[in-house]
Amino acid sequence: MPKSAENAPRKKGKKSSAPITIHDVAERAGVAISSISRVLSGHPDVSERMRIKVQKAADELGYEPDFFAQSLRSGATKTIGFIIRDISNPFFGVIAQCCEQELRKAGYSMLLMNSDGDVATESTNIAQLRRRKIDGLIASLVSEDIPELKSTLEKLNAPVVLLDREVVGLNSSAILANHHQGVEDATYDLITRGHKRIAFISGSTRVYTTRDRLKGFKSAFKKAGIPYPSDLVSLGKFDAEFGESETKRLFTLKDRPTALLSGGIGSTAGAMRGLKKLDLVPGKDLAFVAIDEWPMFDVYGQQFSSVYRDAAMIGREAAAALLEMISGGSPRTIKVETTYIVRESSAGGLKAKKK
Amino acid sequence: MPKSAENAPRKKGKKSSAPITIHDVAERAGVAISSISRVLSGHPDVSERMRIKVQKAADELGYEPDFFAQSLRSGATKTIGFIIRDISNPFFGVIAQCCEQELRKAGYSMLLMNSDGDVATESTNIAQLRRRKIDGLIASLVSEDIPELKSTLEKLNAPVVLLDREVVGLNSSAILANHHQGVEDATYDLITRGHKRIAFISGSTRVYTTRDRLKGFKSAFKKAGIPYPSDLVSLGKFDAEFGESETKRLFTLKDRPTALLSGGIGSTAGAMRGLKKLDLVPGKDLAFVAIDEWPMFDVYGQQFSSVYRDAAMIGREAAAALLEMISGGSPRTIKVETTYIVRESSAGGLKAKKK
DNA sequence: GTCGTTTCTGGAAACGTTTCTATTTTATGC
DNA sequence: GCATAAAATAGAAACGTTTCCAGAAACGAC
Repeated sequence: MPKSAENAPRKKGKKSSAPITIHDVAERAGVAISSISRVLSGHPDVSERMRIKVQKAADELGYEPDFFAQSLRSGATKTIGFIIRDISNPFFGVIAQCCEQELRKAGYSMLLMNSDGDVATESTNIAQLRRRKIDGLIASLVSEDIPELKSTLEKLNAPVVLLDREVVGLNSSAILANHHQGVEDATYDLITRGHKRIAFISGSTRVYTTRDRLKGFKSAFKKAGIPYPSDLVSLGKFDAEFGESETKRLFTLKDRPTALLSGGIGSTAGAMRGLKKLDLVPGKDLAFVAIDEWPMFDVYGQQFSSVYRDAAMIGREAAAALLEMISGGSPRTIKVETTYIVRESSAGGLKAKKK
Repeated sequence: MPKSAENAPRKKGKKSSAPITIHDVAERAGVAISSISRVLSGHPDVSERMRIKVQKAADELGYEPDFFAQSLRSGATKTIGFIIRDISNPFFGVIAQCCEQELRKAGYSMLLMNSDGDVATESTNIAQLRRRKIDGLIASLVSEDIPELKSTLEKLNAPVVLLDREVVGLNSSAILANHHQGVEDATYDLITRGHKRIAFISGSTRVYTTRDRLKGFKSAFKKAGIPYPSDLVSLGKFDAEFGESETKRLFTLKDRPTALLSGGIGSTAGAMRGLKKLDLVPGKDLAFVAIDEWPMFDVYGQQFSSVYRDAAMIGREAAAALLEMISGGSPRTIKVETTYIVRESSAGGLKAKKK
């Protein structure tokens, strides 16, 4: 008798467990599935009567289009990849937070991946994101000159926004901080206070961040007309281990520095550990300026001078630039200012000098 | 002769631009597409000869299965939702970082969403994740007793791991910190030092975190046999604004507290701002214990006593518990210890008391 | 009333997989 | 060498959408 069952592989017994598809809505509204799709995606060629009928059926059933079916067919995934070295770094945390907020407003979701500062992991992550057909990528890359990097990013076939990085020849947007301005101001202030032996610790010169900071460091000395202490410049990694060991090394030199600039949050943390172990107090035994702050720095790091940049703005700008590219805009480079903020730790260090 | 071309609408002209599909591999290997799928997904019923042939063709073409097609068909998305109040909070940052690392190792990607501490945003996020058919969810919820919360989570149809939350009746795993132990130890230490008027600021009692901390706070007074200062307990929100305003209120009371415990990173930041504005110095004008640390606290917060819990471990355990459930394991509750760490700020506050 | 336009709608073909079923091949036991 | 079972393969039907195409209805103009 129920021969129709033969043609209906869709099980009807289950009630709430089987998800509602576009077919169910079509059946309920008594129209074709293509019409459902048209109404729900706001296609112009739809009569008012149809629109109401479909909307009603969809609402009554609580229909939610399947994300994967949509993506498979349309190609758009509404997903943005976000690759960062380490999300536990609170500076990146703020960027991620603000960025995600903006993307979410625009209907996009964020796929978060840590590269752990490792080139191989980074490249695996990018490959993974390609397979996931992301609509765009925001990334703070480990390095700029990795052989396959450019082509790997191009193969993504999606717009890219780089955070504080310059990959030559890559047609991407970038949010670049104007590091040299803040660092120059800070360095020049220290020189004005009488320092000559100023140490500078930061990451590798293979990334824009370090190069631009170094530029500011050097130009301050130039401006002051005194030689720049190349033996006190230590560039390698952004992490705390490097910061600590280099601080220890530099501050046990025979002709030890009287001031220190540390580049980045990790670096600063390491530097402070190192100083503590050497029993040197910032603001007293040496002048100290941290490059980059993190949320609540005003509270936790009250005494520390800094070169500040606005992480929240970086996150927002990155999202904005990416969304713009997704909707057809062309890549652009956005500069973000940095500011030297003077606090107690800018003082100190000079009494130790023999006059 | 090449009649087969008739059946091949697939354009052959394009070279690198058209992505390689399973059909291309099948054609190259001269086998059916189902065989490709079987080989690549490690199906047992495959001959060695076939395996080699397919692998070779796939490698040569650089074939990468389309993620969405796989998910659509198989139902598994290899994607984990991660909902957190605020990723810029470094405590959450560490959890997210470690968690993502573990998930990535197991082949899963993390979809990050901030709820901004807002119930409506949180529920929108969960809905979004449902549409994306995530394989699992790790969440630090805003509150536990939102009317539709339980059913919303159940509708996800995926295993859930809650961070420091208890949703009654929900069949989920949970990573719960043993807050009361650390808080009791800290409070008792303060009492032992002579404090009676100890203030306690934390979030709402609608979440486990606060309830368990309060339990420890109360039990310390009970243990000491002195009455518990209910007028100094302020429970509301975890954010800095609340922490600051409540600190100001409590420390301008007529019979003002001599010690303060602040619950959570945001709260601690607010408390410290408040104290600064009142010109009260922790460790001198009052005894102070921060609940929760963040990365590099040993450096930046050297002087602050704390109730510590291991964020990295929480992240790892959350990932492990979720993966376990995904592969069929049953939900479980994991307890994470907290430790009272005594530093300079535990002293102070008592000289101000009239004897 | 007929003929073009336009507007709307239904049907069906994608999208790129996995998985079910049926069929062919190979192995096994006598 | 034959029947039977087991292993391996091919073919086709999903999965749930969007989008192309063709045809139907509606609308004027003649």
